[in-house]
Amino acid sequence: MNTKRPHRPLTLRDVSEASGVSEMTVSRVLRNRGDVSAATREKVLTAARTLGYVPNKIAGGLASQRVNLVAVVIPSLSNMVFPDVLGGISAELDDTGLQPVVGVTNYSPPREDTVLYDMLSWRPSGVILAGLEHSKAARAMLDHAGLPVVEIMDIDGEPIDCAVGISHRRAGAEMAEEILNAGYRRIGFIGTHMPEDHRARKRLAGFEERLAEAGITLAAREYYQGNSSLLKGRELTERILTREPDLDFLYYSNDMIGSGGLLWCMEQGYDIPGKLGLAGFNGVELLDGLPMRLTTTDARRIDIGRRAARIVAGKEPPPEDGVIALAPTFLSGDTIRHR
Amino acid sequence: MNTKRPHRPLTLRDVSEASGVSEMTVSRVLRNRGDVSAATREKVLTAARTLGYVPNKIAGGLASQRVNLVAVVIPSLSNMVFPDVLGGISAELDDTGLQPVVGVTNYSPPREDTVLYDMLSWRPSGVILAGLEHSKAARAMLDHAGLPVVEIMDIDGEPIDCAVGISHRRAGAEMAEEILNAGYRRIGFIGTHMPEDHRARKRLAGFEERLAEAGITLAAREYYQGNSSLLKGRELTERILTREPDLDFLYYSNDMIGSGGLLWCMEQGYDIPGKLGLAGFNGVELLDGLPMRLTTTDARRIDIGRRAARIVAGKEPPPEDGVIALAPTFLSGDTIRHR
DNA sequence: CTGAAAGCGCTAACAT
DNA sequence: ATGTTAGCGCTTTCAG
Repeated sequence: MNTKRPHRPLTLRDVSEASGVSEMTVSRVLRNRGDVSAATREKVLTAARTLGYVPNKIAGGLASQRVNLVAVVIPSLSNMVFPDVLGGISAELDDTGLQPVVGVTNYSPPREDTVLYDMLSWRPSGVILAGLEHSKAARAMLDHAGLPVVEIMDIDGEPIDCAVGISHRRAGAEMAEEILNAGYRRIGFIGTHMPEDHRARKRLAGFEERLAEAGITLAAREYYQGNSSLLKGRELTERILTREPDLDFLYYSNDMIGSGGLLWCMEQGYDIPGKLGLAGFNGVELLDGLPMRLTTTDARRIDIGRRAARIVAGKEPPPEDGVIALAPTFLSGDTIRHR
Repeated sequence: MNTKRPHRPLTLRDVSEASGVSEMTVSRVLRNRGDVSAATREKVLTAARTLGYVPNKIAGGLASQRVNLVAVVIPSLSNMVFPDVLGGISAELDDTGLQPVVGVTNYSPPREDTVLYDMLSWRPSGVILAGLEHSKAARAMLDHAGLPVVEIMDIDGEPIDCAVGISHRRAGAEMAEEILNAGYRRIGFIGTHMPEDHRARKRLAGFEERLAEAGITLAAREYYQGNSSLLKGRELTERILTREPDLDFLYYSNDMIGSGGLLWCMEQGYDIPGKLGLAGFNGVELLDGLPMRLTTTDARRIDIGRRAARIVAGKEPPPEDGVIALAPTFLSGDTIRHR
């Protein structure tokens, strides 16, 4: 493969020689820097184009000590939630000359360390990373890197530099509040068994706290391993309702399993939201097309991406106290009683 | 922000001074290259760790003329299909020291050119990009780059270097075959209106060709703009069936709108697959959790990602004729009659 | 096994 | 408006 295309990568010097203009001026033209006469500009551009020159950012970055990359470190891509965050980030970065580069940790702290290390070794202009919980090593790296760090999604904790997100405790508490107000009392929880999913943990903590204030404890809980899928939602819903048939509400740790549960319950003929209420978390687009609208909380994913990107890009000053708190938004849907 | 953390990024020289070992030897230790005595090795490693040194790959890449990056250029992330491809790629790249870097084109050729240009300017070790249709400029860039190029997803066309994918014409034709064999005759098609989605176009072409061989033409078609979602699937299904109530099969250009259509039809009480059959394309995980299993074609996304990565990584020689053709796999599901 | 010298391709800073 | 010089931080190459 590729043996018939033995082209040596072109350099500035090649363009310089082809156009009869000094390397420095060629460089200026290619970066739109400094004043260059229209005539030489044309010569250079033509030469570059006909040769098919592509600048070498490795060399450029080393010389200028600046790299137009923003490292984005997230736990997962299959989650349906991170593409939205990324969307917000790219949209906001689009006119800044900065480029997002994505690293995925799979919710593994050692993997996060590796990914961070690798990304920092490219000397990016900034870092956006999910969550507030990081290894000592990771914090050390970020401290030494001397670049803007924005932690996203979560604000319940101490940011390294600054954080943009929602309070998951609050999201959980507010959902509990709504459920209690609607009159449900025998409440079950279905969530992933991931010690490293701190946001899910905090949501549940906030949820249970609010229940406790009303003198209520979770009547049942069910955990699963691996990816969230409709199928998992079905299976766990069946399991929890078989075990505890008199539950009147199920709180799911995300919309995907919540949707699976909703579909299963509808097939079984449960009276929703009359006898059984359901709620998820995230506010994903999928919910728009289901037979009933699952009650959920909008996690403000796109806004989070945008604000984080704005800060890294310097479009917006970092917050005084280091925290931008967005409000999780309750979406009542059809699967909770309206009073 | 960040004013309290003014650390200058550390260099090899810092580690060298801290450990009393020459820069060259430090470099050897940090890269596990050449023989270094266990003693000096320890000294260096300790120094590097306590300082919190992170190597500068910009400088390293410039000096060594090698960069352990693989550029991956895909049309979309929200498509639910590309995360799978990426999964295959990362899995296979994991033990090679190569890192995928993703660029997204949004199905826009000019945008593809820009993304490619930007990625090539980092001088990656290889390029994996979706599709066989590229601008003249893009082809020129790739020719001059002098690195392995693997075009993925599609094999109906002329690869620049080599291609890994399925024949979408064949996938469409095979689905047509199954539908005809099952006895359906009044067939409608619902797809996205995207001139740049060449694979969807080829699938439909293969589909219609096979129908034509049986003397049948599409009885109706409906196109939509924008993202595929359950909701769009519902709306378009309602529209096409209102317009042409006597259709007995709907072929969707992907599983997401197919699923939306399926849910809508079930709610309306259509006799599926008796009076109305449905099929999508891709074979996404979502289908596992729906009330009925949508008939579809497995597009072999993960395999495609793996094979492409293997070639770029040099784990597998590029195919003689430049093409690795995987077989699209028919998944019969519940929404087509079994004979 | 370790070190010294040269230079990767580009740009900052200073000429002119 | 354009050119010259030096060097970014690392690795290659060659000597010990």
